Amino acid sequence: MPARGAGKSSYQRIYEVVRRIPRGRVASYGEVARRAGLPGAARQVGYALHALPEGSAVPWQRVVNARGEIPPRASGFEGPQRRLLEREGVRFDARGRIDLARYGWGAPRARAKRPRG
DNA sequence: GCAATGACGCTCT
DNA sequence: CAGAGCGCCATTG
Repeated sequence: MPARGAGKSSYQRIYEVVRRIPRGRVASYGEVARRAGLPGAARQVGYALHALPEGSAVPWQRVVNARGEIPPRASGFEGPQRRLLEREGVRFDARGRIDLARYGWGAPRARAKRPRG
């Protein structure tokens, strides 16, 4: 429940940010937390997503850890998540990692046509 | 209000 | 890049 009463709950803020993640790209928990106005609360991001139902319109699959991997703690959804990301065109490394420099939210690829070089 | 939990991040080695 | 340890903040009981 909202302990801040600033309007929506922190979770709601997190969901809003996650939904803003472009398709075919991924964002780290810290990235989402920061964008949600909770710098340092990366844990809550994962915790919030953990409370997400299946029918949720929040693309939680686009949220990964700062290393571009699916949290090893995620025993149970590391499967579906990877599958969903692959469906969006996200490529995984041989070790199950994602190149944040390529698919990361805010990656150079996201820039509108090469800024210059 | 206090103590415990948690889909993590950063620093040092 | 990989491994181990501490800190961070919000939710839950």
